[in-house]
Amino acid sequence: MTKSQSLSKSHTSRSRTNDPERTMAEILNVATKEFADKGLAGARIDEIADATRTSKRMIYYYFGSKDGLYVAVLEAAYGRMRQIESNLHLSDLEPEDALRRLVEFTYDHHQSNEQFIRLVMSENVQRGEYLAQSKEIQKLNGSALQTIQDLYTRGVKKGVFKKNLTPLEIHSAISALTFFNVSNQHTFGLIFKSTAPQGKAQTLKKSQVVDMMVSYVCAT
Amino acid sequence: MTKSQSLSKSHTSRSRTNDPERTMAEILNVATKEFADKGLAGARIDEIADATRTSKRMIYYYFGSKDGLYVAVLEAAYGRMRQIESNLHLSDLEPEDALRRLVEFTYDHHQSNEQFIRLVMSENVQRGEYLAQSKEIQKLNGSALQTIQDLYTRGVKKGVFKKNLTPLEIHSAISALTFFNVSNQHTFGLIFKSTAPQGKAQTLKKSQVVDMMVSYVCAT
DNA sequence: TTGATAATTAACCAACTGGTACATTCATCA
DNA sequence: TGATGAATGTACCAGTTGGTTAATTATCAA
Repeated sequence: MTKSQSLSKSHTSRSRTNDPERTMAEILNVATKEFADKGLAGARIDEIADATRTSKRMIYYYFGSKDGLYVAVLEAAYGRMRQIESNLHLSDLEPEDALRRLVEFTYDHHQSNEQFIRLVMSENVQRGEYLAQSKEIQKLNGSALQTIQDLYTRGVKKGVFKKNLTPLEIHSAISALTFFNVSNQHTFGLIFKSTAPQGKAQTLKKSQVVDMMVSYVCAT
Repeated sequence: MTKSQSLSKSHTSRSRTNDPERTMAEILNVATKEFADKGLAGARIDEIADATRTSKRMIYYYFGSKDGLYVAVLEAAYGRMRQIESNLHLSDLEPEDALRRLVEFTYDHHQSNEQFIRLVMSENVQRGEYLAQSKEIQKLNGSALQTIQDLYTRGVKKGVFKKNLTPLEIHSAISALTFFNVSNQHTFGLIFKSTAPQGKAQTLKKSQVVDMMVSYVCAT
């Protein structure tokens, strides 16, 4: 309330600012929260609009429909994800350290991006129907697997990694172990609450996930 | 159209059969499919009613509200789950074999009960808000952990299992590795489809999950 | 300055959706 | 057999919700 205009909401033909980029960005931002919070079916266009400085009409102006907005939200979220992932520098490290680092990073990353995880959950409830509509997203498959491929090949050459694993399999295992803890925390917490007194309802701690992956990938 | 009464829909006071149990069971059955398919917010009471031999009125008569029906569906699904789980006989097997058996069972079980998995996903999207309402379900926490506890203690005593693991941690890891494959199959399949040509989009095969758990739990 | 187009607002709407009122029929037991 | 409560069907409703219509204002190139 510091210096905001005192008549921001009075509607006797106040002056208006056109700022399409800000409008779009704000809609996308609010919609991301809403869809992550309630899922596609549970989210309400009116609530999204109300949480915005602009109106419902603008949502349809820029995104066409509720579904269109949802797809845009998915695209933006996955895009952000890819960008963050690409910032790791694993080629400097020894294979085993690189693996550790990768798992730790993924763990922390999932832990601190619940919003993204909830969007992915929601989209899986819809059977990937909307992600499939996005042409943008189909491109970003390779990068994560390529990183693992490099790391793994180095480890095998060096003799410290088990042979005959696929990058996809390794990635899949890491994802499963780190994703599940966030995605299923609520039902898991409820069912095992009496037996799981440790703080923050975190059942699989980071070091355990790392150990698991290391003991699986490393040669015995 | 074979032998169904030609006036099945004519409403000039046709005879009626009262069968409350069958009515309730059918509602619960259809509702389970619908909620698993669309989630709580996406499911439609009218559609559930239409897929039933009875009417919408009966849903409210027996279950009070949409939420009430949803909770009943959750309870029934979890109940069924517990019953199936309790049918394993692991105490006859050597610890390592018992672990293998448990992981295989859980894997198959999740793989063939997508409906249950989708309900759990949906409930996690709701942050466990409805599962928390069920007093029934809170009871069934112990059994799964007790099974693992027994198995693990035997393994440690025998010297084949690593020390200082908790049953919850083991259960959590097994769940994560088996659940994720089903729950996230769609987004995962979309993003890695070009690189994952194997059939049924199954990224983590059963034997790999078993190996992973064994290599983690067993002493080196 | 002007005129065309892009951005924005406010009011409106038809369809949907969870839920209910009310009348009616079945089952059971005295 | 009759009456009482449980079970059921039909029609209906009010609030919600995604989406739209039409008019208005900003912006900027010519």
